[in-house]
Amino acid sequence: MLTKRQENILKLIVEHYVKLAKPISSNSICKKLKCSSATVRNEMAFLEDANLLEKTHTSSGRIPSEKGYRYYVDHLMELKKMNAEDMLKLQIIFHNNQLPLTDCINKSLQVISDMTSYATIILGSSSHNNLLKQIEVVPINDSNLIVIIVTDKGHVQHKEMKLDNISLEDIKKTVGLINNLIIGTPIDEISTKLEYEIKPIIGRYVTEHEKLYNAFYNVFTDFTTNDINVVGRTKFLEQPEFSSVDKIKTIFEKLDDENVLREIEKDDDNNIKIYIGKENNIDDDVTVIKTKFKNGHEEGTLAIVGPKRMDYERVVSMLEFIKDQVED
Amino acid sequence: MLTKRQENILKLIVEHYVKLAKPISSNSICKKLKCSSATVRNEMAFLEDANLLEKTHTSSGRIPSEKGYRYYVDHLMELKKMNAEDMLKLQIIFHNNQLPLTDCINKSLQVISDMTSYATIILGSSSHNNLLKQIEVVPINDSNLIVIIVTDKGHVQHKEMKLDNISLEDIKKTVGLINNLIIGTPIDEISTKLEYEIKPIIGRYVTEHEKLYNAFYNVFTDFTTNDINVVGRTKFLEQPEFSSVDKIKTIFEKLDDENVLREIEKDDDNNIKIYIGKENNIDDDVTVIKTKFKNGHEEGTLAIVGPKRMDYERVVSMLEFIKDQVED
DNA sequence: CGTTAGCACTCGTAAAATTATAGTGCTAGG
DNA sequence: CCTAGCACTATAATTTTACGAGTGCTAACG
Repeated sequence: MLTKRQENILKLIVEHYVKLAKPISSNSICKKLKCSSATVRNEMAFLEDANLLEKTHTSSGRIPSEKGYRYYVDHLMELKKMNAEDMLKLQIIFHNNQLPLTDCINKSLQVISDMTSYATIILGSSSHNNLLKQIEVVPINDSNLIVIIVTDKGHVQHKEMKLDNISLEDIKKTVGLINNLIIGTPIDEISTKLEYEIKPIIGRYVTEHEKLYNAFYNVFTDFTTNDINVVGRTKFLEQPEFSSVDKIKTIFEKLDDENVLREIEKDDDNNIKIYIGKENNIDDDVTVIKTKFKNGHEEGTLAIVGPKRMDYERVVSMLEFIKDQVED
Repeated sequence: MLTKRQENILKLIVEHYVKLAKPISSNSICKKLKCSSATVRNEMAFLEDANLLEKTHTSSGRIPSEKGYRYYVDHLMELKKMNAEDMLKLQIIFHNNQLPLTDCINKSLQVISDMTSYATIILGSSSHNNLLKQIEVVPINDSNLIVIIVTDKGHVQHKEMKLDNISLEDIKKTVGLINNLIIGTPIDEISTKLEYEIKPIIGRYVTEHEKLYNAFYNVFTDFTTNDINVVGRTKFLEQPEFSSVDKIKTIFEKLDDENVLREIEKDDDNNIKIYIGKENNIDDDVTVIKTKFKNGHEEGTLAIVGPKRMDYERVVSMLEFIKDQVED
């Protein structure tokens, strides 16, 4: 259990370190507290024993440990309102009611990335549990046409299809059949449904059924949900803790890896959650702050990724604001 | 004018440097030539006077200058066939005829990036001179619908539209009007045509015409052609010339800047073109090799971006292969 | 006359030595 | 319990030294 003063010192150290990225000395702390540097040193030694602080070398100042950040986040951080400037910039985006929600979200995360110098991630709701809403087919020329698939939650995906020597009529018949028979099917189940329910029927009504069936089968199995957006990767290059090219490389590779990013949305908690260092799967030296949002048919996950030495209060207040705006 | 031997030495130096990224000594060259290191040194001095070579310091070996690369590319490079391994990997992609062209291109540039450790860029044909082919509207729920726009060249774009208190019937009427009146209009001219030709007519037939008109107007003016794909940015992190975080940052910022990338496709030449260092607008330390491709309704630009110290022969042969595959 | 052996010279890199300094830990006295 | 004071330590910055890779030039050679 920490005393009030110990908590105070920890808080000051975290906040100092967030700003300066340099080990904090007892001297710089004692100025803000009415006690001597020696006293602070004693307390620091205590906090280090409790694994809340670390030294970079024997005679250096202290930096927060992972556990230290955790303690800060859990007990010391104050959840205040956003500062006026941040507020202004974000409000503008949402108060322009013309924009559809997705655009607002994208824009605001872009803005947040620019303001904070952290990277942001937007994970659209994975469409795997979406239901098929409608299929449209637009012929482009003699041998190519565009198949457009729309889901009940508004996801749209299109795919080019190559169809030599197949009459437009046959295609339209097939689309008609699909629209009649498998609307409302979950995206994931379409392939099987296509095979067992549609294939036999197409055979009866359509002449070139083999080719056509294959073409549509491909269209659906390729239904990837490419709705991940990582904004401001380059911001990492501005942070002193990522000044080594190797470090940058490992982080960028994670940010390019869909599987890693999808992991972020696995947690079902709807509140804002913070994953510090080893708690996330991107890198031991970063923190991920995420929240889910849900609004009518739109849902997804927002995340901000930066150094562990992150301005937690600011980021949390921003995420909270956006979540609130989106959800009403 | 260079002698045969001078050209030989320049060629060897470029190719050596491409492999090793270290200044080349007279010794390492004379082994491959039947003459002494002193002779090579004399020739090197000559090539340096001609601004084809540079020294990193007074007593270092030589590296090619920008002009040196240019000379190599213009006069010394041999345009041979791809090596067997490269060939194999790329052929697989194109010989699977099932895949639509765009997928083949994307995949092959991904593969090239992995094989060469350079970044690749795919610039889809800017859709600005496409013609409107068709509009589809899919209602998602009471207040939202998806507008899908398809152009004659197969570009698809969709946009969510928020429409409270407007009947589906009115929407369908409007879409009908648009489909009847402005099909075939170049994308760029749609906004004006919408204003002067459609607006008055909608007014006559549709009750909530003001709101509806505005909604559609927004959809069209936002028609951005987001068909730029940069693959393998992180490959830069593997190249020794980009070991400084600052350098990386400036390059990544350029690669994220649509305007910079669009510049690449401005050149109308259909052949493979090489822009070394200052000749391109990405960075003095990179080379861009690009080609346009055209195939029926698909067209665009492919580019490979890497250090000036690039394996020119290999990259050119790969690009040539892809261009050929795409164009038939 | 082009080529080459030989040698002095240069510069960069790496390791070792030096200095300065910012910070700690601990002790002893208030 | 707090704090002044001092010995101690690691780093960072600078200098020193040593070495080697590579050049340029000269003079001799075929």
